[in-house]
Amino acid sequence: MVKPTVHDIAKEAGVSLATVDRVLNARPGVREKTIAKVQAAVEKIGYVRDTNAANLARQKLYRFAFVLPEGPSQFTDTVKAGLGEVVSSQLVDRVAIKVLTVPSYDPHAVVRSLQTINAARYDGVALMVPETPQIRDAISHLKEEGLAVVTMVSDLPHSTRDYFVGVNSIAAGRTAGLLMGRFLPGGGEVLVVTNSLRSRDSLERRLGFDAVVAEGFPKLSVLPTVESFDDPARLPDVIKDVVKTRPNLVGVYSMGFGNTAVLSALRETGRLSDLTVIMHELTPAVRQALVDNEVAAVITQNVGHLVRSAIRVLRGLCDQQPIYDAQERIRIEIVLRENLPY
Amino acid sequence: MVKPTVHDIAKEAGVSLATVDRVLNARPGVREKTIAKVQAAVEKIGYVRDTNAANLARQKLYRFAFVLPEGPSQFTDTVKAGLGEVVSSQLVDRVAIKVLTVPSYDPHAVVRSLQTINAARYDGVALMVPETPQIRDAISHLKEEGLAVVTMVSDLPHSTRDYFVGVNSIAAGRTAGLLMGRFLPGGGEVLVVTNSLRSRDSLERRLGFDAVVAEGFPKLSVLPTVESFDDPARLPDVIKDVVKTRPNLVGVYSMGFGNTAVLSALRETGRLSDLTVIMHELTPAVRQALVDNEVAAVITQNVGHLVRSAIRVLRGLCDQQPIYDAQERIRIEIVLRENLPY
DNA sequence: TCATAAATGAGGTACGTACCTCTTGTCAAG
DNA sequence: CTTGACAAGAGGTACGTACCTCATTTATGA
Repeated sequence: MVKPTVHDIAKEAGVSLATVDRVLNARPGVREKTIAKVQAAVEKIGYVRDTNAANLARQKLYRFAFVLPEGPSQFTDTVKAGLGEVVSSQLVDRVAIKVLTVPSYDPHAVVRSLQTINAARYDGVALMVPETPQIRDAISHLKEEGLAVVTMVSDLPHSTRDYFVGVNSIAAGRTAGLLMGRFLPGGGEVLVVTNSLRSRDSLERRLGFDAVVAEGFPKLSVLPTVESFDDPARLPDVIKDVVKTRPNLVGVYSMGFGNTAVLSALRETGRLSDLTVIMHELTPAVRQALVDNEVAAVITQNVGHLVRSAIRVLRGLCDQQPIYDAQERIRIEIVLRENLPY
Repeated sequence: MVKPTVHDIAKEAGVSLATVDRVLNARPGVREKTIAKVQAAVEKIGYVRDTNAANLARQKLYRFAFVLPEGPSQFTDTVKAGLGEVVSSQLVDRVAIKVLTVPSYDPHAVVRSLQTINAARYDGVALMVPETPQIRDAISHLKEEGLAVVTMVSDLPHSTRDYFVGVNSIAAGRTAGLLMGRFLPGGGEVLVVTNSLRSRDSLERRLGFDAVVAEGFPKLSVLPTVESFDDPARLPDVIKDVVKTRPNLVGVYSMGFGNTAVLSALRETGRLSDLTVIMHELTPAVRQALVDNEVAAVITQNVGHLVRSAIRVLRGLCDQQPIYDAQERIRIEIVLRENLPY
């Protein structure tokens, strides 16, 4: 009762090894009838391809480019770290990964960077970029070149990308809204801070947040979004102003960019300890704030999963294999002070 | 710049392939100096063992037994499903897994079952069993036979088991306590329900829960634990009684066994919608209750991770390889209505 | 019925590692 | 100077799959 091999299939189906190989690897030159015969044999003896041997034999190298926003973002750093770990730890093998950083606030620069990517040097691309028409065009171009394209974290649904890897931002916003409402049954005003609502995920988070609060927590009123527009220096004054002029402010929802700046601004107002703060993305600064009881909860996604999923999907696309959506779904994680991962 | 192989090490270190092999696989017959030379070469050229080739070459099969509690437990069912998935999906290969179910309430039966496990048929065992002296002895016996032994979900810290795979129950209890406190800033009485405090994880959850409530939420008072002692029929009456006689009851913390019974008992009291309910383990019934807004939050652990981790650890133990604790740490997940995994 | 193309067979090599045997070299104790 | 133990080299086979070439069979259409 050992594990059956291709030889066993050949014997069972009464064909040669070469034919079995052709069927298994979907190569041409086999009659329909013979294909069926081989597949029946596979079913019957329960053959499963030995991926170790297969990977060893097919000395293929997948060359993927990861396009990430540049600049001092702790979240992006985490993603880069995750990528580095994945590559070094051999958890995913036969992949060569090149990280390209682009100034995400400058769509033209992003496009220029995407234009340097071509089929001669890469088999696939993972993108963490904003949503603009130019970038959508650049993605179309990449697809025409024959590259596999996935978007990460923030999607570009109306582009020709093959797949999106990341959490449902609306659900993430809804989760934040639910937590905020549950934490503040007495009601009051909630401030929402983000980098820019031009970024799709921010917008969707806000939508989800508002929807849940409106449905379930009428005592809570959500103030208009404060945007930093990629300039963290802009935030402190606005935040301080809101905190000062709004005595009923009870909560702050920071949607994930410039969390460090948001935190220090809040600290300066001296009212941080009275506020229920919920943030996105578990970066080092946010983690510390959680430990210090400054932040009530963090909504995050596991970057390790994110990165591995992107790689799996890219590989699947290159091999024209089906993608199991269920396996690629990234969880919306809730982190409190007491369940901080080590 | 291709991936270096053992041949490259041999060339770099100026030794033969056989010697490199001896060093890499820690076989005897190599001088200290030579070992150092080879290791230096490995470092220098950045060699990493090709696990595909290694696994292919070493045609070893790991035979593991999983001992799980029998009976109609939704949680156990989930674990079994996870095991089935792992085995079938080839995510972990070269492992043959046999599931043994035991009546966990009968330590003697558990011991008898463990006695059927021997080194001739298995290389390792994963146990999900209660903590009794007899079972500890049985574990010692398994270790003497030379088997790798890991405990899952609930630990037996004073046994000779090699490793524990699961969450820190105290932290899980603390997380539940923190959520309960945050959800109920007005204070009131909280009922705690469990199967039995004889089970180590239940006891620790309770400890963690109480600690956080005492530290941070003085307005909350935790009532004595209600135990079902493996008899779900016992619960309804007690629960109904408490709910009836305690007008200040605001929350219920169910620590993970018989959640279905707890839920239906609470439903019958008609006060479920006024209560903040927190439960452990995301089973189908609990999931539905979450969707229906009957349960506020669920603390759970990813059984997929749990099972894969157990297998990884068992394999590492068989190979006498170091175990990376950080990788094997199971997260304490918080699930609300809005971040339910699909 | 034969030419031609398509389908299949036979047999090989390669991937990188594990593990085996047999041989040669080295060095020190007797 | 031998003996023996140990270190190291040389060279092999095996794992299961991918992919290649070349020969041969079978089917198809004129």
